[in-house]
Amino acid sequence: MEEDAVIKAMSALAHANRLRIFRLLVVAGGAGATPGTIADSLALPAATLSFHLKELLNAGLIGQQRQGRNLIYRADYAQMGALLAYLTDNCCQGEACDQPAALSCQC
Amino acid sequence: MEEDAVIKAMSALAHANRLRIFRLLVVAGGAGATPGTIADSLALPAATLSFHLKELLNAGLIGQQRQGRNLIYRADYAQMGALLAYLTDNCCQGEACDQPAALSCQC
DNA sequence: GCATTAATTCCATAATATTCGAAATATGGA
DNA sequence: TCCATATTTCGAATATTATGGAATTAATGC
Repeated sequence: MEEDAVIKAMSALAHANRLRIFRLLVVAGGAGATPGTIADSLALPAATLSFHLKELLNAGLIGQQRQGRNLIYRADYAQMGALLAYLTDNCCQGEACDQPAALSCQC
Repeated sequence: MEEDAVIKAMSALAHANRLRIFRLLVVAGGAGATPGTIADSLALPAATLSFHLKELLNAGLIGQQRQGRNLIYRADYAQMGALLAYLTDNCCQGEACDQPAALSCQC
């Protein structure tokens, strides 16, 4: 993952509304969610939600698929994994370090 | 980790200079680094570097320790791990998901 | 074609973050 | 005490980002 992409992804997640949207999609899994249901869950005006979904999309953290009148958004787990990996890459100059990463999931 | 703390941490990492500073400290490991050497490595004016170090400190991602005339900054690996864990927590509603996290280190 | 539902784009306003020179503070040694 | 080195704080200009109502685009069925 390139530095630019990492910064885009971090910026995308550095906002309460977007973090909540992303977490909602991470928890939702393969089924994803539509803007309508997300707006209901998080009590966001449609225009505001749309702005944030575009940011997350642009950052590559989520994907979009049309299904009739609805759009379905889904978390991009590969991108999330790449982001996490970037932070720890080359940690401690490769020396052994033994604090557990404590990831609750292997998505 | 609380949502507020996650947002602070993400905001801190959502900037090229801070991401570079943090990565430098992650790679440096327990030895850490002083503002002087960081400024040299990244070609940053002292005032600018200081501003960013304060942000990272405030976000809990790094620690500070005085040693004579120098300050030593170090990555906080526990906080980094907690941040990574927050993103994946409750992923896919707990269903099995098998894409590897691809973390290169267990700090 | 027209009405209906779903979602996005436009736009003006408001709020927040970034930069870095110059001045201030802290430490240790002569 | 006084000087040199290390680092931070101040401050003011600049740039970026977020909000949400109203208008617009897209898809479906009658």
